[in-house]
Amino acid sequence: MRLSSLADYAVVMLSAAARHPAAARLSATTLAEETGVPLPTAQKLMGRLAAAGLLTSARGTGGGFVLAKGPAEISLADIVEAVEGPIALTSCVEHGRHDCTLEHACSVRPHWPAVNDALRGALGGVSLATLAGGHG
Amino acid sequence: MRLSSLADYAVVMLSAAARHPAAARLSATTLAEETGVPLPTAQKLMGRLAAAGLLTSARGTGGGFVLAKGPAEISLADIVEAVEGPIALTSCVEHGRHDCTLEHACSVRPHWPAVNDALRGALGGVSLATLAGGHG
DNA sequence: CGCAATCGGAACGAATCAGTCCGATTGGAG
DNA sequence: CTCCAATCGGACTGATTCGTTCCGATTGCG
Repeated sequence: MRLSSLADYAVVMLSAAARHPAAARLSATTLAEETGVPLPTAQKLMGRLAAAGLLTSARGTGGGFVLAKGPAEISLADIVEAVEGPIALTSCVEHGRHDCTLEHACSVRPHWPAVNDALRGALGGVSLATLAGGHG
Repeated sequence: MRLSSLADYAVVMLSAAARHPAAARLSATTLAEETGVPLPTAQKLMGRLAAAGLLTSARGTGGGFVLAKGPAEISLADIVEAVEGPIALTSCVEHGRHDCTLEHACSVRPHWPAVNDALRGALGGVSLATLAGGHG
């Protein structure tokens, strides 16, 4: 029940990005220096966040990343899903995945979706704007 | 943001145990057969749950495990913590742990405890009695 | 047209996790 | 009282995933 380091770093980096002017081009190098995250790791993360649609990427000299949406529109759940994949407590909540051999007689399976939604709601209620707010 | 397989199994096994009479002695072998969890893994889990205080263990012939509390008194959070350790999204929420080198200037750190509590609350709201209920 | 800067994907190493096995302890039978 | 069977408890091994690092592809500027 712990967040991966990558997801943790992603939150910190996006929070730092949210403090810059909305349309500013942030390079991975800049954010790495501001946050203290190792540069190669920062590059990997930014790429993954861009692939998820949270950032728009621009290549070449003077390129960089820009937040695709406003800080209030991005939630913790979005960031976590972008880095770690879909939020699914168990494998049986992802439709199409049936690794569990007990599913036909599993009494707890019907309850997982509700728990999963509750957890996702808790993370979805926290916006990037709140996190970037600092004291609080 | 996924539960470990061990924690998943633990929930299934405790749910199965909750369906038995309150004071019945359940051996790891019995529960393993009922749930389909591999026996050695089941043994490891039961031991860990007993160490956490959710079960009381009795050794020797005719021994086994008994729920230390009523099914309504055991929550998902308890089970997860017993198997995976304390629920801490990031390392900086565990007091005494200071692996993060940025903590002094981290703007998101003040917000983690609230998020952590929200998440723990979501898991704490689901009791073992609910999970054992079956259809729901 | 050449160069510098930046993003994107691929390869390596480490840590954790899942699974398995064997020893320690307890209760009952002879 | 002694021996045996049954069960819990901890230690070891293999595999998967995570985290990090490095190198190539692409773009804009001089």
